[in-house]
Amino acid sequence: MMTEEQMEVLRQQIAAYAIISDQLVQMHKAFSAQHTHSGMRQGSLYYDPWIASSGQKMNIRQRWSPTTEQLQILERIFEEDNGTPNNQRLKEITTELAQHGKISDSNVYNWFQNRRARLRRKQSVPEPQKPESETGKEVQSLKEKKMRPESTLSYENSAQRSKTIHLQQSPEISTEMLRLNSRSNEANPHFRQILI
Amino acid sequence: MMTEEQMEVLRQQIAAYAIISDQLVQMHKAFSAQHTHSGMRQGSLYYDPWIASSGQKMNIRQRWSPTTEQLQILERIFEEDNGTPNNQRLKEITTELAQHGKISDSNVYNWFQNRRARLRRKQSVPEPQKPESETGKEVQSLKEKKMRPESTLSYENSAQRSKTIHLQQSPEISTEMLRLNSRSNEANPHFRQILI
DNA sequence: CGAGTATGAATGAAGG
DNA sequence: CCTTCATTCATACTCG
Repeated sequence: MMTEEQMEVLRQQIAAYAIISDQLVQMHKAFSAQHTHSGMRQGSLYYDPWIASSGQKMNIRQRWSPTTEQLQILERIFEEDNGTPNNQRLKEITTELAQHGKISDSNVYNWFQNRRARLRRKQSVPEPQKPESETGKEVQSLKEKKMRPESTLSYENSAQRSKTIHLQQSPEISTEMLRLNSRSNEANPHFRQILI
Repeated sequence: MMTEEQMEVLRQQIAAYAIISDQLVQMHKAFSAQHTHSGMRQGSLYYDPWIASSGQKMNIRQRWSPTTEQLQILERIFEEDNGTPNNQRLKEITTELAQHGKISDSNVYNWFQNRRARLRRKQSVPEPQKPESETGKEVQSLKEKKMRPESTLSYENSAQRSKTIHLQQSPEISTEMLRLNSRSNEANPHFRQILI
């Protein structure tokens, strides 16, 4: 297992990489923004058909996807608040995120819902330390799904620690990297539905 | 302390970011190496001028792949149980499969998830209509897709293929990055999964 | 070797 | 909250 110290290091490392890649994506977006005209780019990276001339077309993309900024903010809030936002809070968050792209509160709601659920799922499997010693011992029956080891969390509260990493990364990154792909390329978080 | 699962999550995150960052660096190098290139082919997805000629490289990002035995077992179970394994069952299966190779329950979980999904898709679309206009950016108004019919037509039209990058990362990271993660090198598992 | 396909994994959303 | 689905991404694998 790891020491708390090592954990901390890992966290920092992640944060560092996260920031870097985020900047990368930012650059990508900036770059693509100033090139929306020239040449055809056969819808690969991001096609933006939603600005379709015919009024309000914007279809095709049906599922919301957070922009990088939004994701960042969401993650931050998730850590800070460390819990389910109530309606009030939810709307605040939505409002804030709306500045960075189209979004609705149900998106935010779902996001938190999923975020929590998946975190829980991951951490709810205390894996035995010796992988191959014997297979039979792995009892671990959580079958009593009624009982959720809610109190067993450790990841979250350790993450609550200050995340100030203060790093500034290299400003000079070529435009080449802009081709870097990632989900975050979805500079266009378009959605369609509203639900409720 | 952390569970093995949590560790796994961390590893995944690190690996993910590490890859992106690596690519970033690689691209940067490639770019600065021959920057005289003026005609930007912004449309084209990518190309990979950075062939890692270096011999050794850490194998980041290896994805699990079932061995033959595992696959057989999985298929058998899939038929027999004919449904979604609950957590209990999932662990049993994982345990069994672990005898034939490295595996984690999330692998199993995903496998069933995908298996079901793909089976479903196959069934619901017996005859896929082929996209005749290859370049046509057909609108394909699926507005009615809003409601979820049991027969979700979703054929694999090859448009919107991935904007892949396909590159192998190299072990070394730019000096910028070294600054960032310098103190964690020893503890750093750059691995998403360390199987094989 | 490079394009196309199979498939493991991630994630937004729906329903209960 | 929990489970499951649909969809998409990324990668390994295969074939021309």
